[in-house]
Amino acid sequence: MSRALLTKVDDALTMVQNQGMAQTPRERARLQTMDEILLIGRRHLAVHGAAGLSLRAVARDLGVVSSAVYRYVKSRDELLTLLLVDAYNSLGDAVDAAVDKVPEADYSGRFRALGRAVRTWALAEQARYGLLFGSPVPGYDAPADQTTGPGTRVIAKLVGILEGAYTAGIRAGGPPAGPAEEHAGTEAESVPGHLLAADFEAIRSEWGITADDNALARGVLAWAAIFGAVSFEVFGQYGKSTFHDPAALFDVQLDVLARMAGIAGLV
Amino acid sequence: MSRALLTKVDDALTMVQNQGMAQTPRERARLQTMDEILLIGRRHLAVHGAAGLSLRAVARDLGVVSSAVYRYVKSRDELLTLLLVDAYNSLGDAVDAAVDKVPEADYSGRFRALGRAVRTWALAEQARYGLLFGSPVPGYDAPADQTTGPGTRVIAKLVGILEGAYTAGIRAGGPPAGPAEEHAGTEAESVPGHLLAADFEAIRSEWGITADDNALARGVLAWAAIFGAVSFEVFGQYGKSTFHDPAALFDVQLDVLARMAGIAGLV
DNA sequence: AATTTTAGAGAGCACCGCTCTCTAATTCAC
DNA sequence: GTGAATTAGAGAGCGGTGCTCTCTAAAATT
Repeated sequence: MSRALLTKVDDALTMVQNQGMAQTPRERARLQTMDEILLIGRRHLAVHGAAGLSLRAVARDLGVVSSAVYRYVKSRDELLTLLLVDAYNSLGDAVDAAVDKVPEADYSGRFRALGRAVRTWALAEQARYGLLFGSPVPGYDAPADQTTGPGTRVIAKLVGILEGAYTAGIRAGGPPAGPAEEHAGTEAESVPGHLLAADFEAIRSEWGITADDNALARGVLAWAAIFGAVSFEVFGQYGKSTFHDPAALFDVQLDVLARMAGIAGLV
Repeated sequence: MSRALLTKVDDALTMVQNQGMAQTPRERARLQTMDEILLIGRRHLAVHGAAGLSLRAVARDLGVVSSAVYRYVKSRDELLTLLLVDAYNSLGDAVDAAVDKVPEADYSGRFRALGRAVRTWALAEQARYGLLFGSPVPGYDAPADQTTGPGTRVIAKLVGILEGAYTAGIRAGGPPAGPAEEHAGTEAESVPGHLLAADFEAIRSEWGITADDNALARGVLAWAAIFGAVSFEVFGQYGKSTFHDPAALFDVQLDVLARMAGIAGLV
């Protein structure tokens, strides 16, 4: 899916979404203007990046004087928050759709689908991806009450996959299962540190899951690694001509990660 | 090491660096002003972030009218490039120092030292880290001729560690060494795809190394995973109160990565 | 000593976020 | 239907930004 196509899908979704309940003509007009602002904002974000998002430019595109947009949006930061939530949901939708196409018992398949969906979305929506996972916009911190929900959709999906594999009895490789000569002795593979163990316990109770510390640690690492690899590609850390088939590289990385995280059940 | 301390070390280094060859008094003054601009820029970067870096503010701090700084720096982007190179070298110095403290044959120890050094530097220099590994500043792309050198110091160090472990005969876990029942059959563990194989071959010849495709793929993944984990922590993706001892979490992740990348020789 | 180079000042241009006031249109209450 | 209240938008203005241009004064060169 191309960048343009993905954005168009989002636009259509936004339109349909907000057009539902329309009472008075004024409210209808307001919602429509609101949608248009979001749409223009999305376009500006894609072209000029988060730091280059300008309310004045949005106003120009809207065909309105700059102060008028403040009737709809309190500040530039509020527009940024709207676009942030919007982007999180767009990514979440893409990931959900991709993962749900794979049978529930095919954990590694679902894991790979998740990873590929993240990468595809990120490459198609580089500026939005940068807004979500890049350097934080200086002087702006997202209001947690609005962003944590949409912002945790991907990790929630990943947790579901990991927990599914865990309860199915699939375990990560590593020292217990790996070559013995490299890990003789008293090494404690189970996660060390009281604080960390407590944190994992809190995660288990919060998410209602049973995966042990080792599985959780590897899951968190897989999560971070996926976004690390995607960020490297999107943000250009690999250099211009190092990898000519980054999709293939990413697939290999997903394979390794699936085994590392202990979800290589069905292959 | 605290943030302030690290920056102070950098400042001192810059001073010493550029103070060396001083011919005429005018040149001496010019170098000194240049240093001061870099120093102020670094401070502004730390406080206001890359997008908030303002030449006018630098001029104010320098005690000079805004147009005057253009005698020293062609544009805001050029100052950004200077700070970019500066930051890459600061990170490179930190990593080199940390890794070189560990015996050359202790590959996993050196790997862990590299990871910890990256994380420590990133946490101490969040804005500079964001400049290097966050979303690209919109409308600015770094001139490759100035930045690729300093920008590849960390991966160069990592390549050295990986190749050392490889030539020492240490191999990654995974299907050949891992549990057999999960990977029966005809799976090709060696990296698939002609393009990817060619890229790895190019990497071998460019870096003068011998590690096979599997080792290279895992090395690249380890590289991306380290920065993914650090970015998650620095950019706040984990949330505020999920992990109370992130250093311990990161150490566990480094352990897993070291085994994944096949450098768990001496433990 | 005369000339050239250079650092800095200052004004100005177009942009930015945001606030304030004013006008005109729409909606609501009666 | 008419008067009151609400609302959308216009416009001016504040202080900030990057950057260019011209001018002055000091320093270095000849």
